[in-house]
Amino acid sequence: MISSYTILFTVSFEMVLPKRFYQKPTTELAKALLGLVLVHQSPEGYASGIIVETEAYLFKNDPACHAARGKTPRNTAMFGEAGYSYVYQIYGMYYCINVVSGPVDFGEAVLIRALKPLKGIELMQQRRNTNKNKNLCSGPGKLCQALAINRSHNMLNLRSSDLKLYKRKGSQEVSHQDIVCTTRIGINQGKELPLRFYIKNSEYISKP
DNA sequence: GGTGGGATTAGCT
DNA sequence: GCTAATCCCACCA
Repeated sequence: MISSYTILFTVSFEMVLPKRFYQKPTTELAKALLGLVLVHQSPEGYASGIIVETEAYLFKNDPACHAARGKTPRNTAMFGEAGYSYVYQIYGMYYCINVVSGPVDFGEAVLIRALKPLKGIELMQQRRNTNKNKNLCSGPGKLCQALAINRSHNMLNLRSSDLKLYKRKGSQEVSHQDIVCTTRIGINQGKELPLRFYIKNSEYISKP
């Protein structure tokens, strides 16, 4: 009885977003993802966090975008359907996760840069080998480590996989006034473009 | 509190 | 070969 009640409770408070939500322009999606929850239900357990920082990567006039020079084996996911994941390895040892946006073949995506830890904090502490919650998911490589996201999670449907995005029922869209826009972090080209977004006053964003 | 270098590997040129 | 949408730790102040 208790477990079935729990399942109903959980389902009713996790709202998967429709496909069209992801088909909007990439900079719009980058802002719209703020406040949503990213969750990974893995064999080890459940871990989730609220998205507090994102970056948009555009096909046109954005040399930092992996898709800017056309489709390759690595960036194929960016040319696929909106609402799917694009996960790639960086610096030989870390992973970053993006949410594909726009129409098929558009070649754009949103990098998830930081989460506010929500559930499974103990598991995330083990995976990250720290008990400082502000250091669990405050960077794109960190959050993938905390949620155990790796190359096997590339090109997954984020509406129906063990790795999923959802909106907390009753949660409000983050208001325009609470979103800060800056230039992106950790890139050598396209540094001047204002495509990084984060929730104002969040203690869980990454540091440049 | 701030900085400099090392780890480590797939994918591109 | 070289680079990369990063992170961590040792070391200095």
